[in-house]
Amino acid sequence: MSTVIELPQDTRQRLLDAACEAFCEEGYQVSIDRIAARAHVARQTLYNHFSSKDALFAEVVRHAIQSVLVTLEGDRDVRATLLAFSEAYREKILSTEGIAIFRTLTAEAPRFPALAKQFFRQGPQTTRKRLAEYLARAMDQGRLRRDDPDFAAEMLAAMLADYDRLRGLMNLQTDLLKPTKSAQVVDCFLRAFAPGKDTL
Amino acid sequence: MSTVIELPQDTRQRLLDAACEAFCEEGYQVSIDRIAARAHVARQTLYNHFSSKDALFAEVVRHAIQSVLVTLEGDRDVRATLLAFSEAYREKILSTEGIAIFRTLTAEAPRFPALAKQFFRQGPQTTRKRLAEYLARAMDQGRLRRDDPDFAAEMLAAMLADYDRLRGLMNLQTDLLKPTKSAQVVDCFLRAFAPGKDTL
DNA sequence: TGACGATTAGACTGATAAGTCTAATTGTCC
DNA sequence: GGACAATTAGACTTATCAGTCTAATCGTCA
Repeated sequence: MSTVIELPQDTRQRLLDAACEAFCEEGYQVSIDRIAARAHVARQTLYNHFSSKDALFAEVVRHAIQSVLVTLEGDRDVRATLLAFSEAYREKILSTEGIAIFRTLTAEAPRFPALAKQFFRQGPQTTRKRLAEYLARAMDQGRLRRDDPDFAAEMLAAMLADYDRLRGLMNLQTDLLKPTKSAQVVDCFLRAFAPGKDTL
Repeated sequence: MSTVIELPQDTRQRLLDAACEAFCEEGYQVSIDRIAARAHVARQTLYNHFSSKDALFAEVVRHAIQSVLVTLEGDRDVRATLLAFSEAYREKILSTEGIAIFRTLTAEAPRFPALAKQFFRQGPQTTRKRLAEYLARAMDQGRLRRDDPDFAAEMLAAMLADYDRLRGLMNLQTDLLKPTKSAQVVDCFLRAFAPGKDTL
């Protein structure tokens, strides 16, 4: 509605959406023609918006990174907070899209090292940092045993993701999101980081 | 030295080795010609031994699966046993080859579902099962708190691998094998599964 | 020496795909 | 209506690659 840029923006967004779906479903090797068809757009139009397939891919990844981030709400007790985070985290990274993004990026990381680094920083590393900040506060308040909060955050994220993500990556999608898993993991985590005995 | 089969066997093995390296370094999309060149062999020779690129890939993966397995020596105390396992496990799956196999298989899992399933079963699932059997024994002996041994095994493996593997996959190989990490994780695990308090 | 199986180089086919170019078309704004 | 930008279909170029075929070569064994 603003100026001449209205329709182009729309086309560009349709292209990005189509490309994201296509890259997720078929990997980087999906052809430009298929992406264009998916966006109901001519190949040349795609090249009017993105200079190359690589550029399009990079743009898609940059957008997709945002969608895998989870925030922490720290207003309840520690267990409830971690549980809410855990559920949200697992829902994101174990979703079909989350697995697909992970797979595609993993596969192409050697050819797009800068992109992979950016993903790692803005995705997993940011998540870990946010979680660590919360855990550090809880430690300060004596609600968790004092320990390296970065390490603790890493452990929780690992326990929530590792094995189920592997199952998703290997196409064994049966009950990937078992509803009791988050609670099981959080309780395990809390046992390891319960306050009280400072020595092993 | 035995019969006429001597040289062919040699050639086949050279091909498998070359293919494994090539697939690991460049992914499935590496060309047949490059694999043949790497084995110092003509393209036709490769096709004399393997009916297609897919068949060669499958053969390579089946061989590679073996190399990622770790055994447990249960003759010492729990901490020492788990520590030895953890070091060995991390060394395997965080090695350059381990990461490369993981990456390539992850990328191709949608196109080779049977292969992916086999890998998952004979690799991670077998490792988890072995670990779980050991943990179950330790629980029986009262050396660990009674809990679901499969879950416990999953947690330990996850903590040992997840984040560092991700770093490896995203090409951030800086100090991927920090020597103190295994002990840190094992101690964390032992805190969560220490015997004594059966209630949370 | 002669036979035989393994190997070899390289031509060839058929298919796919990235990216360019062109000429026509559409829609909007004035 | 006319200008202008975005879009379109499709031909075209160039390159790559899996897999086949052939005719020559090599090594070993008898």
